[in-house]
Amino acid sequence: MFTVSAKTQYAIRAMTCLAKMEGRYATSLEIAQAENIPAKYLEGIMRRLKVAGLVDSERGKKGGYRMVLDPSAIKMLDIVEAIEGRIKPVTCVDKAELCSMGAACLPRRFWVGLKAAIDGYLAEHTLKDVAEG
Amino acid sequence: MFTVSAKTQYAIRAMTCLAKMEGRYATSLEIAQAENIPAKYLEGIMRRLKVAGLVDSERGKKGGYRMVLDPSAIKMLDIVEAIEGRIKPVTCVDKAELCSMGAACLPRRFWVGLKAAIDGYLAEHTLKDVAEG
DNA sequence: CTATATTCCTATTAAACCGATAGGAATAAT
DNA sequence: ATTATTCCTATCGGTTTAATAGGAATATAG
Ligand code: FES
Ligand code: FES
Repeated sequence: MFTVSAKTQYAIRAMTCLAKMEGRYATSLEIAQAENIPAKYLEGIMRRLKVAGLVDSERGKKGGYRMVLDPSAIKMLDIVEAIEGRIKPVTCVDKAELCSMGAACLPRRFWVGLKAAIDGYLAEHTLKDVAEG
Repeated sequence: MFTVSAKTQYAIRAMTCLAKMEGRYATSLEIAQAENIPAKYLEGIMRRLKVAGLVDSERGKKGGYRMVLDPSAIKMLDIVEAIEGRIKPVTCVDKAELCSMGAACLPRRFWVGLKAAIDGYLAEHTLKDVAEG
């Protein structure tokens, strides 16, 4: 339970890889080979990281992806949310009106608290922390 | 991401329902109707809760399930683990030898910490807390 | 002893999700 | 023009999940 998808694990490995490049471009293929990730699959992942503003990209020859932020400024939560979207232990944490039991839904506070605990942990660790172990 | 399965949510609702019964027996069907859970599906869930020692059961007429512990003594982690087994954000948190990157696996500490954060939250909230909101 | 109500067990189904692949369009350098 | 890359969409096979089905074991009631 609460397993982290391969996609997210790949994203984290790719980001640690890019972090070592200190702003230089690396292609999707290079990262895939360095980190042992299916190349074509990684393409989609890198695109999501870009949409989230965590990396920058350039097309064509000499293109690739590069890190635009300092690894210490990238929260692990940023990476996770870039890939998976907002964390929702149950669908109703965002929309109380979905609660089958109405406004008096008892477990709701519990789930909201769980989300806060997970978000909290992920937000207080940066890519730099993880890349350095 | 980190979504809680329907099975676990059902289990929690069923436990809060039983908690209100103060030790009296309730049948699987009664709980299902009270909590709006597919009856036949709930049977398997109740059985797991029993195996975990969280409830007691009696077969035949007048049978059913009953709470044997004080709700304040039941950690939410107990319920979650009864249904889902140990929480593992990544498979290698339990077995470091599985780490694709060997002993020097950098993200490992991060995942172990995440598990600790989730387990911690779930262990410091009891069924009583949740049942009362 | 029979009928009934329940837990208990196993198998099966339908749908959703996930990891991965395929094929190509757009774009930039050579 | 050729080549190398990001970008986009579709699809496939496998796994998981929610739910159902059917019945064996067991206890109570009459
Ligand atoms: S119904 Fe899920 S928190 Fe209310
Ligand atoms: S390979 Fe997963 S934590 Fe090491």
